[in-house]
Amino acid sequence: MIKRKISIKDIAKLTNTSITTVSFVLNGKGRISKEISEKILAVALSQGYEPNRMAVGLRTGVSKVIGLIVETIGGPFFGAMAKIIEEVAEKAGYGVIYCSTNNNVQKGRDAIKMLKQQLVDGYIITPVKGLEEDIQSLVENGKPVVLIDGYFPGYDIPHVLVDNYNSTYKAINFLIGLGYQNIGFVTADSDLAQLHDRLQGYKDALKFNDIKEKKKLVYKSPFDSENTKAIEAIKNFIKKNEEMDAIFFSTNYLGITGLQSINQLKIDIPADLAMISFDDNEIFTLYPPGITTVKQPTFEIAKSAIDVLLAQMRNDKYDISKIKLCIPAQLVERGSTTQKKQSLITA
Amino acid sequence: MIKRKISIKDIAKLTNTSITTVSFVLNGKGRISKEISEKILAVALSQGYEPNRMAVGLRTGVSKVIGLIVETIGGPFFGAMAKIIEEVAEKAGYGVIYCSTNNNVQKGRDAIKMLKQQLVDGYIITPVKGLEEDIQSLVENGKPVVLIDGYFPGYDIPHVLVDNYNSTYKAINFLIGLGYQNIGFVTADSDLAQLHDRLQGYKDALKFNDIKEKKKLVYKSPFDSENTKAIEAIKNFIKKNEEMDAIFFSTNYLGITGLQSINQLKIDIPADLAMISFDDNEIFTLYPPGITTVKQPTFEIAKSAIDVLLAQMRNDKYDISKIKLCIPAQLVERGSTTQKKQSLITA
DNA sequence: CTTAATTGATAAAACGTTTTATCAATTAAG
DNA sequence: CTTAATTGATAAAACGTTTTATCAATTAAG
Repeated sequence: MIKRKISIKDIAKLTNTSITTVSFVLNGKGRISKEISEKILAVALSQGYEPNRMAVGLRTGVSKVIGLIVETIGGPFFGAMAKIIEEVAEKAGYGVIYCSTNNNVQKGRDAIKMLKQQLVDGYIITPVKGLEEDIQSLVENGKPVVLIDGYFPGYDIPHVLVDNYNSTYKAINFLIGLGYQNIGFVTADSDLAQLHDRLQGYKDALKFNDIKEKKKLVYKSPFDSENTKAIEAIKNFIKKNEEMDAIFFSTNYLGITGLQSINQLKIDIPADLAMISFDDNEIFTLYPPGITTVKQPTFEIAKSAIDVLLAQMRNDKYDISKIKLCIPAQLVERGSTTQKKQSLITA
Repeated sequence: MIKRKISIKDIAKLTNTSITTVSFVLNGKGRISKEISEKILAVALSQGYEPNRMAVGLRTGVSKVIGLIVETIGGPFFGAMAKIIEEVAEKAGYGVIYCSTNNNVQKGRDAIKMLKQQLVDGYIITPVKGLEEDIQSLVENGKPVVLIDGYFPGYDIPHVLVDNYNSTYKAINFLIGLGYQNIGFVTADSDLAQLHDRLQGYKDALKFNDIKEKKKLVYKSPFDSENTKAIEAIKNFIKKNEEMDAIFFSTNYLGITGLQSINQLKIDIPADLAMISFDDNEIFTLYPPGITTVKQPTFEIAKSAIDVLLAQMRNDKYDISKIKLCIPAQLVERGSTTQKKQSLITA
């Protein structure tokens, strides 16, 4: 027995009123006597009335759905974000519809198109290089947009992300403070702004400590190489740099890959090589001796992103385009970064 | 400059036809001359026409959105599923809107209510005990539903999940084959059908090998206990069972927790204790010496679930309520399960 | 007592589609 | 040549809301 959902028209009939009156009462608009209001509310409640979102959407142009575009919905970082965004959105009466880009411009474009078609009210997007104009055009068409985990230098689009530059700077500075002098830096071969900022933090921390930057200590891993190849490449990088006493991985994924490389080379952490990875991960807690990480403030990023988006949707007058949040990361110290043992050959 | 989207009415005006004609052409219905058809299609394309989903939804009652309710959107297992479901759904022109239950009946109920409100066309749901009637009522109202990762014994609701019973049975049998005789079983204290099936697989494998089942070798971890407490509890369980030579963890989460317990007790895997965990996880690959796991066929489960759902949505006549897929898992052997060393005291 | 303002309610239009029923023009059948 | 069938096109209604304009009844003001 499939029962049709009750409509405002049915309520009007049941209460001998008009649909206008019902709509007014349900939305707290117009002037309706207390007596009639209460009658209508009682019937609406007892019949379990729920407005048809399609009809509301058609009439008002508001879908009560937020679009979330992330790199991979499966990844731990984005998963955690998605969870928080979903929670906050739900409280505000919004659903979340999502797509992933896999860091691919075309997939990103498709995702935006799809969300546009579903008429979402606002977007939270992990930017992919090449999507600048597509996103800018959303903003120009008055759609609320917030970028997370990255940004487009030169574009005036609200974003919220970790303070990539300073948190890397501090991590490198921390390694130097422990006595490490030849610090390797493994990053992805991509022109994402956030990765650029991390590299810059590394370089500036070296400079600040009067350590000469060496090209061979920086390795850029191809973006789409398969795991086994990436492991080999990092092994080679480590072998080529015998003097290297510490290594920094600029992403979660690279950190895990690097762990496998180090494992295969039977290098001891931290005696032979100290290590820090960007992005915390359960593996880094468990893997002996524990890997020090730059822990992204996932909760804060997600919370801020959805808050900024909801604020934009509530009030389209307020110029929010200048909202650019950089949230500091936390350095989580574990066994992989202990004071450097003095070399046997003292100076 | 915010430009309104073009509508079928605009196209009618531009081509000097009626909206009926335009609608017919765009949907391939009615009889319209080739000449007019082509004119309309050309204009629609050049103007970038896209039907307004709200209007279509209101008129047809089809939203082209699928609701996905998982335990935690952040978890690795569900993340991977979500990714696949999203991909397949998108190809079929569907968006995915999601919610998580955190294994909580009330949150599950809220999620269903929310999705109902958004008028989704179909549901993929990770069942939570207590949600039986809510889900059954969806089915009775003609909504396509597929359960994943679990099911409701006694209810006729399509579901697809791993073969919990047989895969556990085989894993335990495998341990016994390696010479282990005192096998501990750690599971969650929950009445989810899938956990019950795993426990049954354990018991039946013991029975098949004429090993007496001992109550004290089974530990049920409270469902919502915090991590540190859970670690301690498992430590106690291990200490209390000195004779235990192998241990099976019935969920991913418990496996990781158990790894921490074992780590803290400085017990050697597999010399002192062999180990298998249900659910594969990156940690189990990396953590020395590698942990043997019962790997869920994530891809197959997700693919089957979305396929079954789409099939239901395409054709509501076909009685699909009998679709109950049990997909075999794969035993991934790693260093944690080697042949048992003979005890020094030979019999 | 007359006029103006307020209160309480509603009719009707509109959002952008799909679909049924209708109809004129053309073609086929007898 | 007349009647029936087919072809090609459209008007109008409907989905379930929101919102504007309108209006009668009541109350307030002068």
